[in-house]
Amino acid sequence: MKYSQATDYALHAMLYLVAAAPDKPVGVAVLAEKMGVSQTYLSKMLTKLVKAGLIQSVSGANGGYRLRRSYEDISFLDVIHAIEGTASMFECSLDHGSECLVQQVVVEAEQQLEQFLGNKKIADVAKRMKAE
Amino acid sequence: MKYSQATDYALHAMLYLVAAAPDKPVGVAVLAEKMGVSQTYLSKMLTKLVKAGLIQSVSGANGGYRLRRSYEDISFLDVIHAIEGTASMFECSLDHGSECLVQQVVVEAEQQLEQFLGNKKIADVAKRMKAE
DNA sequence: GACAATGTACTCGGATAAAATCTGTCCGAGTTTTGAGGG
DNA sequence: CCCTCAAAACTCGGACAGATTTTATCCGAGTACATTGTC
Repeated sequence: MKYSQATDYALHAMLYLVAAAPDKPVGVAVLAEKMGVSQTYLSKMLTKLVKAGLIQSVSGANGGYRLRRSYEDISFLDVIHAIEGTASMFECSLDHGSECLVQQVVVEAEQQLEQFLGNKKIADVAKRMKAE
Repeated sequence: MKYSQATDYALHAMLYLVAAAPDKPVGVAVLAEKMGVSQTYLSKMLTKLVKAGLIQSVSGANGGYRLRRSYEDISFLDVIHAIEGTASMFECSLDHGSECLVQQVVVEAEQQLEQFLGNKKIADVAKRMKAE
């Protein structure tokens, strides 16, 4: 069980957007070069972030991707959910009468994890990055 | 990001072993039928559990899989690690000077998750299962 | 009745393969800015 | 100077493809117990 590289890319892209320019749109080409990653693949991740409502896309010349107004509230969990989906990380495939104890334990663990990641804001980490 | 079905199978198999027979070996066929799962695939998971030292295999007639002595200490995390491996769930693929803030956050979250799952013992859940 | 040979019930582990997912590329279509040309 | 039209710079999104992982299946080999057969 691993987070995909796509999540990695998306988190870093968000971090860059928050740290760099809250208002001016940044093109995929710039982001991709900054991160050393393929443009076309990165754009897929950004599209997902747009659909999740975390950023906005500005088309046309001088276009690119821009943060939405409420960017300060965006958490790691938001980005992860946008990329990986919101499905539970555990789904019991057996049919032992409605309730599965194994599932209960793992889901409880997952909720704890999500609470932690939901409290970690991208903006906070970005500030720490600037300070260094 | 999801735990694989293999983990699901392994956890349930362990639960069954703990709940049923601490001393007598249980054959794959019995376990597989109990869980409604292919024998051959399940045996692969059990092999991993053996290699991880969580259970023992007894070959020959009346053979099967049996718990090791210290079965009361086995946690969910032990089983998960045996099946999924112990690699971190996040590995930053960028090369921005040794330390990655994104990675730090996610790894911290992971450690919390592992602590939770490490404290959940299979035996405890098995008892709850019997009680119902 | 004892002991060896054979059969049977198991696990073990490698080879194989179908299906899903991840990662990435390519390209055409739409959209906005920039720039050039003609009146 | 102004308006129009074309070019350029972007994102958007679908189609495609290679690599990897997951989820299996099959089968031969090895091992322990049970049974049979022979002396």
